[in-house]
Amino acid sequence: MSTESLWSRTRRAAYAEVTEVAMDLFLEKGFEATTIDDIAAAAGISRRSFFRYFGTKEDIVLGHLAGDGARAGAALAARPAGEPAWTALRNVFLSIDDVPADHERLLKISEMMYGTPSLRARSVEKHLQWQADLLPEVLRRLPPAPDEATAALRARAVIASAIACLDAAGETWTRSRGTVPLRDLLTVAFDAVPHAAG
Amino acid sequence: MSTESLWSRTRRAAYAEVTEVAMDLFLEKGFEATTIDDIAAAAGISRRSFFRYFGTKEDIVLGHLAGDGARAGAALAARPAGEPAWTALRNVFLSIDDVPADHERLLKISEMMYGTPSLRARSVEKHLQWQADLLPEVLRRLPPAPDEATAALRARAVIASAIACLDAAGETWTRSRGTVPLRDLLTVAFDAVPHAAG
DNA sequence: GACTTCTTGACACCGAGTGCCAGAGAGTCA
DNA sequence: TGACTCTCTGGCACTCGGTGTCAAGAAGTC
Repeated sequence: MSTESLWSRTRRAAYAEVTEVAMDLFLEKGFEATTIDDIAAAAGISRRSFFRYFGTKEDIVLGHLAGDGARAGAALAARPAGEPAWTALRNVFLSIDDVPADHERLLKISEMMYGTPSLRARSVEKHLQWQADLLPEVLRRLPPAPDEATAALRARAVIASAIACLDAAGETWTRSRGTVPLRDLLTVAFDAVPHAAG
Repeated sequence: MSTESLWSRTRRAAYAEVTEVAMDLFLEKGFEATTIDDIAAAAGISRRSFFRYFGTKEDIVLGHLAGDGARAGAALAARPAGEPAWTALRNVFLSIDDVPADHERLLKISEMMYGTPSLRARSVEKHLQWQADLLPEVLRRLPPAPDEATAALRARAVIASAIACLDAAGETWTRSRGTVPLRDLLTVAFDAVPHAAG
């Protein structure tokens, strides 16, 4: 039997169902054209209850991103010890691509994310959390710094740049309608930055 | 005499006055605690007119950022031809620091920007415009690419990473309450990324 | 002084998000 | 079985950001 309480299970089920219903509406009508009332009505819950499941409308789409930071942190810790920070980050992001999924749906979701300002803005916020999740492991892989503050700034700059490369590759992948493998684009993006320093 | 029409001049004056009144309110009460009605009342205009001057509340604070992208693009074009893209971008951002300003007020504004999610999100949107403004000049300074799409992705990755470094340095500067010169932090951030590639 | 043009303010409206409160369901104990 | 408690739910009213509309007014032109 599960150790999870009945409350928790039903809540998770409801959460998943609302997410699915809402995503279908988003992909059909567009994110901004879909109101909370639409979602609540389609999911059979009240408007007020919707806001108990999701803090904001954007969280429906970006909810999964919250946990991705911690997962990326764990994946980073699992990389070989000698691997430099930049390479390790690239390899961690490359491993995202290993998870197979509904290609067409993923593409549509990506197009929605890159085409909706409020979604893009919120995803940046989530990426700020990633920074915190990845910080300790990146610190370990960076050359020693004269002081703590310098080390932290270096790590932040490296992580933020890596996420920027991930974003650039993801946008290019989306705009190419998935014709080019994300792996290749990620490699190009991650290689470009050190080479640009001349 | 000025070639600018009377309307254009009065509008610019009103724009500047509303901005100043609003910024004072923001710094006094906080960004989110200040409503549009507060600003309109303090500026002596109607709520409706406010939205004719500024599309959103965030634009009051971030309005100047819109033109900064084009200015950075011009500054980048003025850098020596042989300078690599990453170095040139760093030097352009370093030159921002040359403009002297009210230090204490700038710090307060920075604290507000980094401490207010909606402002931070909007500033990222403005930075997307920077990417477009900087793209052609960065393309010129990057090594030749096998094809157009690869060149564009490389340039985007480099620019996005540079802006990420600028942001990381800016946040560190703000959190240190301006005790460390931004120049130094920018240098540390920009040097860290190529070095992290090992 | 009449006419056009642009701006302003007022009103109504929409959608996101929050506080509050009463009521319904489920678990517990007698 | 009934009473008690705890949590979740739904409804209501409200705030706030943002938009469409429209009539009235100021500025420039003939």
